[in-house]
Amino acid sequence: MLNRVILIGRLTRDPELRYTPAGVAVTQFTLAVDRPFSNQGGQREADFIPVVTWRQLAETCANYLRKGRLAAVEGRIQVRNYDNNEGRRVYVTEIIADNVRFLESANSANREEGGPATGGGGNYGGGGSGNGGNRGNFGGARDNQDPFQDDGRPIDISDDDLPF
Amino acid sequence: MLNRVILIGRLTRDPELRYTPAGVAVTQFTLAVDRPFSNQGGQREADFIPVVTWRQLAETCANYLRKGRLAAVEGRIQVRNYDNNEGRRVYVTEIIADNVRFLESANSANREEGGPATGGGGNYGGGGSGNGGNRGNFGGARDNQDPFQDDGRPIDISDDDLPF
Amino acid sequence: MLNRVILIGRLTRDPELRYTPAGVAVTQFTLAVDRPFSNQGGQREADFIPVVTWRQLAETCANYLRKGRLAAVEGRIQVRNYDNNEGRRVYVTEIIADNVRFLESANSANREEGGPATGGGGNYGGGGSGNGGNRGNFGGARDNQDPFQDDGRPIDISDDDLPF
Amino acid sequence: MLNRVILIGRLTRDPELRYTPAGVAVTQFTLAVDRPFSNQGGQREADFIPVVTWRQLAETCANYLRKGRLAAVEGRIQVRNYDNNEGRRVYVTEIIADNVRFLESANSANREEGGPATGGGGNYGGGGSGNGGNRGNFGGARDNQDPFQDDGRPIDISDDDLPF
DNA sequence: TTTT
DNA sequence: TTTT
Repeated sequence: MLNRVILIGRLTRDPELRYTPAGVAVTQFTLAVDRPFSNQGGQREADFIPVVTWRQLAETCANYLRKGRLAAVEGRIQVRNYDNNEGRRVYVTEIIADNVRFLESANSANREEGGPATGGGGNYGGGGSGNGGNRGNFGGARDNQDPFQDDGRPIDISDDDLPF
Repeated sequence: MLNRVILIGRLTRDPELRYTPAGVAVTQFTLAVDRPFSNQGGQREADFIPVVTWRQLAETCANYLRKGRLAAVEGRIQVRNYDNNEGRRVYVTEIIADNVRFLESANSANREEGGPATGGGGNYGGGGSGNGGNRGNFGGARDNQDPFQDDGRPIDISDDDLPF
Repeated sequence: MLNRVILIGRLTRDPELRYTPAGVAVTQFTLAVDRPFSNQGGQREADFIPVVTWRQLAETCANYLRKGRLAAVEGRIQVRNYDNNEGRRVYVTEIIADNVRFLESANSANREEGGPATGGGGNYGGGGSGNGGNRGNFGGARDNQDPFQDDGRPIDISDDDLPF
Repeated sequence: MLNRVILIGRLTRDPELRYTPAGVAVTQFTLAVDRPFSNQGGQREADFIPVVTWRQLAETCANYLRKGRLAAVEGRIQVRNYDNNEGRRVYVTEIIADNVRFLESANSANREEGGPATGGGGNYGGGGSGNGGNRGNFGGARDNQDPFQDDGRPIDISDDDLPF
């Protein structure tokens, strides 16, 4: 009925931009969010929280975010589940972001910086990529029970349609 | 660095109150939170989000919350992971709540209501329960790689200490 | 850069629905939000927080909310200011809501209930109402330095255009 | 019943640290938070939102925050009111913060920086300051109807006790 | 000016 | 699998 999340953390890797078969941009990245206390060993741990953005926001995140950068994310928690190929139900929890703030620009973050990051598949080019290799589903999903979803709404695409 | 979640939803089951070997109360329940849109089939889906509370708040939740009741939860996202007995890393995402509001009292919610709900094990009583049966770990965890954690900080307990 | 507020509280009065000269619906109400502690006299105080909604949400709030009802509000803080007729700058702080949840329906809240509540002026009918009476500005504003604002963006209307 | 605010913005001035007569640290500053849209003239406006912190957090804010720095603030909205010396009731809305994150360190923010900022009065030293001058009440309050409050709970102090 |  |  109400579902709101606000996070501030650092990207663990460059964001990955992909496109659905319908051409909708989707970017995934993970935020490392330090916990507000130390563990028994006196060390600060972090939560690694997957974030998904769609459409224009996805393009912008892919263009401006990089590994190590600080970002604020606003969105909602989404829990997907699917049965993996051992017949076990797997739950994937992600933040579907509707607002992302870049808290460090390229010059304020003094790290090695490449050009815009794109996911392996890049812009949708179709082509029967077969079933080998990493098909790039989020959250470690290995199976086609876990298709891309448009803004959280499932979209009906076959495995062959996938751009990765 | 900042990690804040606010949810309003309904409990999918009665809350489960347990105690760590050190006697710390911990209550787990799942909130069903309706999504703010319909899926392609025109149906409203929900996210099922696991919530964990500790200490006094755990006791209060166990006493006042029941299946079907509406509640507001404030807390932070925590992502735990452990390796299951097939050698696969499993991620468990939960809300560690520090504030819970009961939005329906027993009389305003007209459902069948039992007495206070307690988890199978109840107050820690020791007893070598072996390794059979449901050991009650959260998030569908089946294995002892996923011990209880005190307020998110790992606590060092052996399997035999577990009250379930 | 980021501005997010979530409140749960009760309406201190029926909501007031009005229309801008351009016909845009705007509803104002105040939430009483109990503080999470007692004051020195051992009494629970509340904050009285003004909320503004626009367009469709304004209509829905006017239709479904009533004095005493419990509601959850999501939005952003907006601070307006104007100079009153004593030359003093007055600050008005309101929540511009983009999401309102009705946590009590008409039957779960057992209070005297009238029909849909409308502000004094109702649907915009023009008419030179002069300067007598309650001109209905929010936040106690008395002067025309405080015109209605569309979604927070100022709109250019003269005093004579005001429907109240 | 629930009252949560999260802001990211920049300080409009150096923070002001003061002490209550009981020696409790309290720091006030204002965040400029850009609105997520442009006004009719195509310009981005900002909301100027007063923030209050107490105790250890107050000391830390006074030590590490400066004019122009970016900060994230988590807290609750508090609405105080008092009658000014023209017999008019004045409402003061502030964020009582329980969590502040410094999103820019002294070296990442390239601005003129002085030493730690202290409010005019500094550490409470008594001294009959009479009633002349700026007594430093928050939110433009001019009168002693607006005493400091400890964590939002009113504290019983006379005007003469005030350190400013 | 305030809600349960 | 993880960020500063």
